[in-house]
Amino acid sequence: MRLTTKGRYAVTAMLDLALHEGRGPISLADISERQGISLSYLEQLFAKLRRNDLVRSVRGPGGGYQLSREQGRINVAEVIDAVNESVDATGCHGKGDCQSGQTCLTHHLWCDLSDQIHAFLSSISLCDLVKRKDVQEVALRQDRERADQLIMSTGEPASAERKAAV
Amino acid sequence: MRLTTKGRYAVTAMLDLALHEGRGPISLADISERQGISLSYLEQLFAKLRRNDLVRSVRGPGGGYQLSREQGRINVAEVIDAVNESVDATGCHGKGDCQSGQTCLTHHLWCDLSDQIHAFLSSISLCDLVKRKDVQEVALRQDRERADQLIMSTGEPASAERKAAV
DNA sequence: ATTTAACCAAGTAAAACAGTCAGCTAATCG
DNA sequence: CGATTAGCTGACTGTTTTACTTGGTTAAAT
Repeated sequence: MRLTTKGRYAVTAMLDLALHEGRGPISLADISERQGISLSYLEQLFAKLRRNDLVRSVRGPGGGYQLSREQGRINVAEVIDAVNESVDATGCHGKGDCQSGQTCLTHHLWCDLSDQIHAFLSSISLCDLVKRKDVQEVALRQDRERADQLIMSTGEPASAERKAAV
Repeated sequence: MRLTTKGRYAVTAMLDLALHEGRGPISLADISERQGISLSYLEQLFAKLRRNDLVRSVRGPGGGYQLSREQGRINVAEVIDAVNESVDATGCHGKGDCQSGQTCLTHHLWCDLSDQIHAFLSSISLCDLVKRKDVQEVALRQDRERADQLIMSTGEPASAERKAAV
């Protein structure tokens, strides 16, 4: 099993989408700046998220991505699965042919661990995360930083966007 | 976080040691054959296990490795930690400086997951595993296979070892 | 017609994984 | 004693994965 930046990025990006839902499609460029993730890397991750029917895309100006289901019906486990191909702790993908066709000494232990992790992660929906205090605090900080960035780069028109961010 | 062959091998080898405890030190060559793990790879893993004070070594003929504590006082989490440096799901090693010094959107989620996994794995001791029925069945099969191998390779003197294996 | 932003393919540096190879040292046994 | 056993060590190798870049194409809005 592996849980690396890839899976973490995917969940972070999906949560960003959930947090800013309602303002229409969110562009990957926005997510990239808010979350500090490379744009082209996000594109690769979202290709997989789209193939797994977790997001819908809108092309052209003003386009971006939207959750394909309501927040309460998307859990963390399926997001990680989508980019990482399974949160499985066994080496045999649960088949039990770990040691030349037979099951190895510790096979059942890894099965139990996999079940444990999967149960935990699939019990948490994006909606649950959005409601968490620590998430809301970070989101608020990020939105403020993003607004300041826009003021720095462009001269005045950022004030309109600042309002939108609040 | 990563849970790969490395950590699985380490736990499997430690469990093999626990299962055959009492017959004096167990050589890595024995573990290698029973568990189907490369001998020199085992040597690398056991160097780490020894540095982390999980096993003691005896050199010379009839030598091998022994658990450095009783089975009930060695848990799966510390074995994996020893070879893998931590069962941590965060990217910042729990520090919270994931996004350019600040905590990222999903930091607390990964902390929770790490806690969950660690709690599960550290609640299981080698003694617990030895007592499990599925473990005992696999161990019995492996001991029989090993005895048959010895009969195949040497001519007759294996019968003495066969007795020892039962 | 131009801009926006999704989409796609290929390539890359660095790391980790899984394992090999060669040689060393300490202990035992004949 | 000297041969054997088995732990110990370092360096090295092929492969895969990670995280990311480059350089495009296509669809939709202005």
